[in-house]
Amino acid sequence: MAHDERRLEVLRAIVQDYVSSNDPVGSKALAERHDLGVSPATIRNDMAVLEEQGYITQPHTSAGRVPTDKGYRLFVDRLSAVKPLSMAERKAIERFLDGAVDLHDVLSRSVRLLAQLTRQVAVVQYPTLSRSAVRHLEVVQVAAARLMLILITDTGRVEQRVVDCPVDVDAEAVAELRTLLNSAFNGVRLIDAGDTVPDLVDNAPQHLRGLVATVSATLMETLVEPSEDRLVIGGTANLARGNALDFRGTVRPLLEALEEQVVVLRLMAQVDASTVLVRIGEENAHEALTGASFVSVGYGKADHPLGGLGIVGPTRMDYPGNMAAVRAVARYVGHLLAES
Amino acid sequence: MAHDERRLEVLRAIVQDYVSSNDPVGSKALAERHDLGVSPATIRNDMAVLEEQGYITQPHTSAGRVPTDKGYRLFVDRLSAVKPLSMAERKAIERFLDGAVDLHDVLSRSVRLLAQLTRQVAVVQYPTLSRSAVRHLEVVQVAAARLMLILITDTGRVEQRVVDCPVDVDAEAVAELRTLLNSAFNGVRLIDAGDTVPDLVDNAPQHLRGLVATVSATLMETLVEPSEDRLVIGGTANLARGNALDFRGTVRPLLEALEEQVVVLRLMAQVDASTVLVRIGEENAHEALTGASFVSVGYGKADHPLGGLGIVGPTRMDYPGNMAAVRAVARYVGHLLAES
DNA sequence: ACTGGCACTCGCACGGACAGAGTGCCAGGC
DNA sequence: GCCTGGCACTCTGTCCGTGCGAGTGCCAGT
Repeated sequence: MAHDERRLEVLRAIVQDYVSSNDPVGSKALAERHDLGVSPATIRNDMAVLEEQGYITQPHTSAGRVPTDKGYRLFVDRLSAVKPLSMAERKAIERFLDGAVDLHDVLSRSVRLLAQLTRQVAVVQYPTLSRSAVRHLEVVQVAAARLMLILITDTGRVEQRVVDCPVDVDAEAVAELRTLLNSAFNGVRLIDAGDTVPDLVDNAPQHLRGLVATVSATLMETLVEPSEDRLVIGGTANLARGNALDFRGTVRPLLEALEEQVVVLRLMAQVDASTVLVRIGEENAHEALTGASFVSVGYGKADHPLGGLGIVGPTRMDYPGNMAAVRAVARYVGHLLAES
Repeated sequence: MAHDERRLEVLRAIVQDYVSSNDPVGSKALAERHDLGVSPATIRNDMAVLEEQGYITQPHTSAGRVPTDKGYRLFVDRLSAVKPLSMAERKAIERFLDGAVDLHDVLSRSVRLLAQLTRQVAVVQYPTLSRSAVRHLEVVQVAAARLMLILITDTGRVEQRVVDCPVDVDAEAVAELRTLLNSAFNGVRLIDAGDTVPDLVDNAPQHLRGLVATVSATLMETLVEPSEDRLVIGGTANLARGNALDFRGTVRPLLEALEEQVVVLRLMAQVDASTVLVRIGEENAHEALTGASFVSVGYGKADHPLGGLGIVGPTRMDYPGNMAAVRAVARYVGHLLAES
């Protein structure tokens, strides 16, 4: 009992030391730096068991031990207390994010902030369109037979599409169209917008029928296609910091995966806003993220997050600190977007 | 005469070989791979002179020669022919950029394309606000005393700002305001918009005076502040490719400078759309770009480029090829934005 | 003016020796 | 029965010396 207890304590000590030193940690150093109340020899026995169970491993015979993915997982699940942010950090978050002028500004400030707090690569997702609602639809005439549709969501996200019409359109029709669209869609969640479109076409006044049909087609693409999820990425310079060996091999595949966006977006799809999601090393299905850990959480309402944000770094990272930072930034972003 | 001639030929050969092999190039290899019509010994003499003049250098005694920044400069200015793009490349550009749905899509596709063509880091600037004109100004009521201003430029760029009003506003006033703003600003270049604002306030009908004044303040910030220039960056994975030694030291400062954006924007400010601008190594004032070269050109009209795009890579790069790629993409982007 | 030959200089890769860290195991103590 | 001190062992990283190869500079000859 007290047995197992201490073994876990040893694991925690190994993780902490390894994270801060980047050197495989040996029994002697452990005994010195932590008050485990036992001698190095005893610790060696515990470490042998931990290795047997797959929580730690030695890079080569006669180097210290290093946590495995499984070891980090246990650490995150059972051994780490939530580390409260320092006052300075809270202040920094406020100072950094206040004064953002628009959505993009909020998100790009957040990404820089996160990168700076965690010294890792930060990733922030734009509010998912499918979970947003229409605040306003604007129609602007660009040319005689060309309109521009502008969608503004309740989170401040703006999407635009150009629509080519088969025939010329007059200004009055544009105005009517605008009123029509707004009364039909105002406040409608984008995920439900698809259902509204057929009604719209049917109920349109005769002389607008054709126009509405054309516009609706484009609108469907914009509103309903789940594609348009975007990411803001920052802090990639942090990848070039420590030993490139932090990641198996090079950072190249990781950078490629980040630029690809798809991989990260898939991960983001799984977050909710109440608990911080941690994926460690091999737990990430995608090959390029093997050797990396991903810490993320949703922002916005707990049950219906608007989007996600998080960080990507080596498995050897400060999980408690990073989890705290990610959560704190997500809360703040959630507030900012809720009130705007 | 024929003397100098050949010496330049030798320099060209050195640059070409070094760029493709990444090994310092020696006299013997040069004689073999190029038909210079003279023996290695003669080439050695030429190289001694070139070194004397500062065009090449040897990393250590008894390695081959490597071009200096000055050597690359001469190569770019006088020794390189414009390399026409292959048919496949032209096709690739079209296929890649057609089908872009909006401005952001055009730019992010461009950046990916450019990164892929040149295998370097690509940078694309959003159309500069100061050189754009107002296509439409939209006012949306977000809350009783809060409006959202949306600016759409002739290049399709959309900017938004939230305005808090001291008193509640009714829907009718919003509509009047919209009309007022659009008739005042439609087609006005943003750089000239500042002059229009005072008139606007003075000429506003009495009951709108206060509202117009409040809104105008924000409008000034949005329209006139030159700040809001944005960049899209891609292909950073290419930095992790070759010898990290391509850049003196590590890629870290370079990545930081890229994320900083300011540095790159300052460089972009100098481009015009008719000639490709090349800055080699030390020619870049900023420290982080020492050891890197920057190839850029403006897109849009020759005399009034909308913005710039380019690539950043090691000084040891394929200048003719990259210059051709950058120019081709810029032309295509220019066309796309002109017609939208 | 160019060429072939030659001596010289270095960087780099290879290999053996060495020191240090860390382990596993075993016998003895609380 | 669990913990501890001691000891032999293993393995890596580093240092140093050597040999090789590439490339140069110079000189005498054509």
